Amino acid sequence: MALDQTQTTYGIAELAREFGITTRAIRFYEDKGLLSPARDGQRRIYASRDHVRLRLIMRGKRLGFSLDEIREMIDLYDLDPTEVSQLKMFIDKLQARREQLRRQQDDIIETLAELDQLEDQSRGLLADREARRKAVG
Amino acid sequence: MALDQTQTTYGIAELAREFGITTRAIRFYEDKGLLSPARDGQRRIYASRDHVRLRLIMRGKRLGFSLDEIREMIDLYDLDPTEVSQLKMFIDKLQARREQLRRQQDDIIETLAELDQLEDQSRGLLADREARRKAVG
DNA sequence: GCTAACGTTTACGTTAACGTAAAGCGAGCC
DNA sequence: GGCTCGCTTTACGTTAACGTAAACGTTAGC
Repeated sequence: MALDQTQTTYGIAELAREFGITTRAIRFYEDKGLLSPARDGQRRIYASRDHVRLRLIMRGKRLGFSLDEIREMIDLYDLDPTEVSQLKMFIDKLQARREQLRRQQDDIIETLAELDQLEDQSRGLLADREARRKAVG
Repeated sequence: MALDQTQTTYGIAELAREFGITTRAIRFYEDKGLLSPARDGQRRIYASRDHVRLRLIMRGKRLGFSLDEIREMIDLYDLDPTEVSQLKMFIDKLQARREQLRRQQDDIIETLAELDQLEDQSRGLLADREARRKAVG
């Protein structure tokens, strides 16, 4: 009875396909300290932990964060809380990120509202055109 | 009784101060077709229209859009709807943006939830530390 | 034993979004 | 008239985030 750990591992190409990016990008993220896969000889072997991290990376990118910012956020996830002072700093960072995200939320809401307005206008114009085409044609 | 148009105009340094960016950036946005100020001789003169555009630009940047994307969005605002086919394309573009923004919203909600969880954990740890400090001290 | 398929390192190239420095112009002031 | 202030153009430099190419190793299949 060996250890039945959910032993999911991934090759680099596999991950690349799944996330729709290149292997080059994945290695680049490793260079930047965002990933640290195990090795089998030279080959990189990614565990589910890396898989999770990649998901976080992609999400961060969709939100427009830089890789440095993304690393900061990811590092927040697996931090061992030894020093109290670090814990406080940690909470402060969380707070800052939260505010940034809230601002983004507000920006999105504003933008969506404006897009709605634009769409209403153009749908009106379109309907108008159609009506005239009928009347004339 | 001259025309009492709200004749607000701005110099480039003025705008730079207000938006917290450099004049270099503002000129750069002009190069990229995001702004097109009037001129007094050589000097650039910005009207309230440009002011609005700059606000849109900054909002776009906070959301992580590229200047090209931002220009696309801004151009949506002052488009004259002559061709019906263009109108339809226009609406399609609106739709695409909207979906992108919605995905961002979802990403933000997820992230905020995770940050909340992290903060709860670390506040717990912090309280624990404080308690022990009291008990021992 | 050759050739794909997949992986590796090393290194130079590219694009976006400005920064920075140089050199010059026009208005106001002392 | 000289100086400073604010603005201008021109142009080269920089950073981030990869792309792309070269040259090589290793497992699988025929």
